[in-house]
Amino acid sequence: MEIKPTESELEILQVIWKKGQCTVREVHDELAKNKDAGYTTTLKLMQIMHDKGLVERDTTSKTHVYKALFTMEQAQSNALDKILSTVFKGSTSNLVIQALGQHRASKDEIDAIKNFLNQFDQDKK
Amino acid sequence: MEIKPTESELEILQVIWKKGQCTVREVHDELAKNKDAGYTTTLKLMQIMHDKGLVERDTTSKTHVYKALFTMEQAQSNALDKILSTVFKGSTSNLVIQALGQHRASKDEIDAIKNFLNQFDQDKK
DNA sequence: ATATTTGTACGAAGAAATTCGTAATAGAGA
DNA sequence: TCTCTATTACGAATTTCTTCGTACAAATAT
Repeated sequence: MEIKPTESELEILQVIWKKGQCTVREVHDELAKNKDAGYTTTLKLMQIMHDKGLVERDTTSKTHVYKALFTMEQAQSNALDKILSTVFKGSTSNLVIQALGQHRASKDEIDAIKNFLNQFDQDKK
Repeated sequence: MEIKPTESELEILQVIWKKGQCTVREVHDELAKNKDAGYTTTLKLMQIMHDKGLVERDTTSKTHVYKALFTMEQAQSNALDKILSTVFKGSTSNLVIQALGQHRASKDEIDAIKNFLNQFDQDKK
């Protein structure tokens, strides 16, 4: 199965991932903080996401409860694959260097990455 | 100005970046290797890209020559910003670690990254 | 000179994404 | 019970992306 949420769908998924599960109301209220769209718009999007198989929902009670059918990690992996092939010519190191260069990682972040790299090396040897 | 090429536009831009500048024919022939679309489709897309200000073109001779109006690095930076905010909660280190973990960098790539990190550290001190 | 090839312009159709209005209904509260 | 509110369902309008056919013009070849 292909995981390819649209821009708007990702906004919704972020809220669902954060809370674990959500009603349309919860998602909408969260989105409304930074964006301005009608309630039925959010509802419709979530219904479409359900049609597409991106989320599941519990319709036991009147107010439906939605859950994501894949993890944020899967979405991350997917997003990386996509930009690797479209703008990074498949080069992971380019991507990493670009990410570190442009987006000023903090010292903690750098340390985390170094640790990761060292562990990575050990696994290889 | 916002740089936000679509999927198809990025395919075209890749060819243009690679060659420096391109006619529609050159782009189309390149794309045709892996994809199957009509010549006028490519033409139309490139005209739209021109309308949007993604590319410029020299119309001196009958066959127009297109150039990108931004670099691949800018597109990379943009793509990173986007997925950082949509699926990585803004965490560069998460992104980097995810990229290195899932996409099996080669030893050379790892070394390149280590070098980069070391240099990075020195700059900070 | 005329025919053929190659290129651009442009309109339009189809598909996907986004938005919202309206209707129907279940449940809560008076 | 009756009314009001919150929620879902659904159709439709709008926008953006993608695709292609056709028309016309320029360059090339015969």
